[in-house]
Amino acid sequence: MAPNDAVLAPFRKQGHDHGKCVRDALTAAEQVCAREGASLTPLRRRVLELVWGAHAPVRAYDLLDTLRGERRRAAPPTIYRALDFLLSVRLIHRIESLNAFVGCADPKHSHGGQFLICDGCGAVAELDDPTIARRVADRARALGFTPRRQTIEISGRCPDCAADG
Amino acid sequence: MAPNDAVLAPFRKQGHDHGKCVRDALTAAEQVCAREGASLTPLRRRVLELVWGAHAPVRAYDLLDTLRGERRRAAPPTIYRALDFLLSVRLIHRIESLNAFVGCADPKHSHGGQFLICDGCGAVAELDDPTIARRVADRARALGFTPRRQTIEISGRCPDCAADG
DNA sequence: CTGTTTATGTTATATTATAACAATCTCTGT
DNA sequence: ACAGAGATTGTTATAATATAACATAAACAG
Repeated sequence: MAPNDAVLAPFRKQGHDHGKCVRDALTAAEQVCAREGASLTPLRRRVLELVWGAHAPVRAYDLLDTLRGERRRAAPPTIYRALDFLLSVRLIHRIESLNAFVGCADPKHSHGGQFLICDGCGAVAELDDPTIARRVADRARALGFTPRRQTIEISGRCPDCAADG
Repeated sequence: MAPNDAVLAPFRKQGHDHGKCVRDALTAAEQVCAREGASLTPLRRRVLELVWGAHAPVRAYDLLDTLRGERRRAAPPTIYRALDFLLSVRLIHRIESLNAFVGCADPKHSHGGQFLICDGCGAVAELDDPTIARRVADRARALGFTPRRQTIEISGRCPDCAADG
């Protein structure tokens, strides 16, 4: 097994500096958008902040509820457009098995991402193990298939929840 | 790369004997249910037949529309319950990235399954490469995570569609 | 044949997502 | 500054996916 540099975002300890995670993510986002000529408007920036705020996958309508507290005219398209933008510049990932969204732990480098999702507490860890990604892609190509996007999501129990039922 | 015994269901050629696929699947389903003491009622059997009928992922409401032609009182719960049953005995898989369902190519053996999904024609191939499954599970366990279920879906272009845009 | 469990019917509603068009903002060239 | 073009957001409506809750009926165990 390769070393753990494949771990982009581990499960977080209870008392980690959450605010710092969010600030770092926003700083990285500014840089990514500047580099790509994408426009990180206040709305988009705020939605990204809300996504990171949870440090777990967040559903679109939960974001919408929060956003409505501060922006009365927010409607579903408001959120979905912001999410679409953030997906397009890869600042967030969509967790297909939850219909929810998480901040991308390493937006500066393109990657598919592999997600460990805890059934107990909802926490998510993001991996990027190139061995897995490559093996999957090789398998696909061996069948004449041209891979474009990988969705790899593992549900189970995080270390903290493994002890419980 | 290991040989192709990891391929449970390849992409199908145009003129393959589709009816035989469906009949074989229903036969296998009878056996699996008999073995597990699960009750494959006419309704559940019919829904499984409809899922296999398409030989591609089918959405719940498409199944419902079809079913309504022959069973007037069918409603969303009718379909969702049948699908839940079929999932529980692993006769079908849910494709998370499409909100759709496909017949399981090898219901007699428990497996997570890896899916190649063509953006062009919607066809799906099902793999079960133990190397991938094991590597993913090992990675998870190395982080103290207890894996329960793997969702691995690769979208791209099947051999027939790769030539096109 | 009777109570219990399993399966299905039925109505209503929750959740997730997009279509379509209007208004506003931003940026560019002049 | 101003006009035009393109991008972003507002607004209303609705589509698509899924489940809750309770009623009825079928299967089957004692």
